[in-house]
Amino acid sequence: MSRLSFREQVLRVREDAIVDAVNRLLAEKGFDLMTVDQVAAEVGIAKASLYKHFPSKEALAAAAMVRLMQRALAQVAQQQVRGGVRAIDRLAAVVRWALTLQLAGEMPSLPSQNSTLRAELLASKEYLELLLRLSEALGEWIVQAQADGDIAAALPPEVVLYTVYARACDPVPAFLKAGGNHGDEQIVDWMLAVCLDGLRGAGR
Amino acid sequence: MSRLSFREQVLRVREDAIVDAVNRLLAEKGFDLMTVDQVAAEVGIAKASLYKHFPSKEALAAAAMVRLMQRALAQVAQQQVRGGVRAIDRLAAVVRWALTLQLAGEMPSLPSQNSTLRAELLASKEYLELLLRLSEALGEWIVQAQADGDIAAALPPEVVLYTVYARACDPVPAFLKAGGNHGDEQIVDWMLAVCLDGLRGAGR
DNA sequence: GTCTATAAGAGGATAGAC
DNA sequence: GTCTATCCTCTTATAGAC
Repeated sequence: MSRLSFREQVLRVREDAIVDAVNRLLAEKGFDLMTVDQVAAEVGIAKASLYKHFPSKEALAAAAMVRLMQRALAQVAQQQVRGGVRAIDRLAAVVRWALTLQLAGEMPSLPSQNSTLRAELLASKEYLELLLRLSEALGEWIVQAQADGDIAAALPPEVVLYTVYARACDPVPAFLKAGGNHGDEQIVDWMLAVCLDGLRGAGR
Repeated sequence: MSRLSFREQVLRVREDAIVDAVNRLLAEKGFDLMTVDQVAAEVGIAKASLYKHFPSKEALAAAAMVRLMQRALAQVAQQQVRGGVRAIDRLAAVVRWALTLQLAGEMPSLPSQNSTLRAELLASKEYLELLLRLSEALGEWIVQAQADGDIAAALPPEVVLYTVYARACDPVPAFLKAGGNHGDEQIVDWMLAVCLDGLRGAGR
C-alpha cells in the first residue's frame, strides 16, 4: 500500500494494545475506578508514553467506545446480509453478541453520570457518527419487527432502542455468573428471552 | 418515652438530614463522583462534623442503603396486608414504587464494581439483614406468581429476583425522562409492562 | 516516542481549639 | 459535636533527558 507505512503499522499495533487494555479495565472496574497508571502497567509502557498517543483519560475511554461501536456495526452488517430472516431475529442476534461480550468481561461500561466524560464523548465526531449509524440500523429493525408483530406496536421505537442498549450493560448477567450456579450459555438464553418477551408484550 | 431523649432527638434529626443529602447525591452522581465535601455543604455543616456521625464515606453510603431497604420493606408490608391480590400484582406495585422513586431522583445507586464499598456493605449486619428480609419476601411472591402462571416457571426465582432489583436502577427511565418526550407516569407504565411481560415469558 | 521524575490538585480523613 | 486548618494519599497530567 503506502510507503513508510511500517512506522504507522507499529503505531497502530501499539495503540490497539492500549485500547485493548482500556477496554478490559473499563469492563472490569468502570471508568472512575480505572486509573491511567493501570492502563500503562497493563500495556507495559510508561504513563507519559500513553499521553503521547491519547491526550486524556477521557480520550482513552472514547477510543474504547469507538472500537465497540465499530464492532457492533460489524455485527449488524453480518446480520444484514443474511437473507430471509425476520427483523426480530437479526436484533436478537446482535443482543446475544452483546450479552456474550459482557459475560466474557469485554464490554466497557461508562457511567452515564460523569459529565466531563459525557462532554468528551459528545464532542467526538467519530463516536457520534458511529452511534448514530448503529441506532439507525437497529431502529429500522425495530420498526420492521413492530410491523411483523414481534414487538409491541404501542412502544415508541425510542423506548425499544434504549432498552436494547441497556441490556448490553445490564448487571444481571454478571451477578448470575458470580453466583456460579449457571453456565454462560444458559444465562445468555434467559436474558435474551426475558428481554425479547418483554418487548413483544406477552399476551396482551 | 425515655429521659434525656431530647439530645438524641436532635441527633436523629441531624443524621436524618445527612442521610437525606447522601441519598440525593448518590442518586444524582453515584458513589464515586459524590464527594464528602458536597455532602457536608448540602447539609450545611463542616466536613469534620460529618465524621463524628459516620466514620467513612462508605458508611455514609451504607446508611443510605439501609434506609432504602427499610422503605422497600415498608412497601412490601403495605402490599402484604392487601387481601385478595395476586402475587404478581403485589410484586408489580413494589417495582412501580421503585421506578417512581428513581424518576424522582431519589434512588441511590452504587457501583457494583467498587470493592471497598462492597466490603463495607457486606460487613454491615443491619444492611444484610434487611436485604435478606426483602429478598425473602419478594422470593415468596415470585414463587407464588410462578405457581399462578404469571411468571415463567422455567426461570429460577433467583433470576427473577435479580431482574427485579436491576430494574430498580435501570438507566432507561432516566434517559427517556431526559429526552423530554414523555411524562413520568407513561415512562413508569412502559417500564413496568416490559419488565413483567418479559418475566411472564410471552406466548411460549 | 520512550523513559524518570515531578508538578498540581482533588478528595478522604484527622488534629486540636472551643 | 462543631468548627478551622491541615495532613496525606492517590491520580491526572507534564517537563525534560535520551
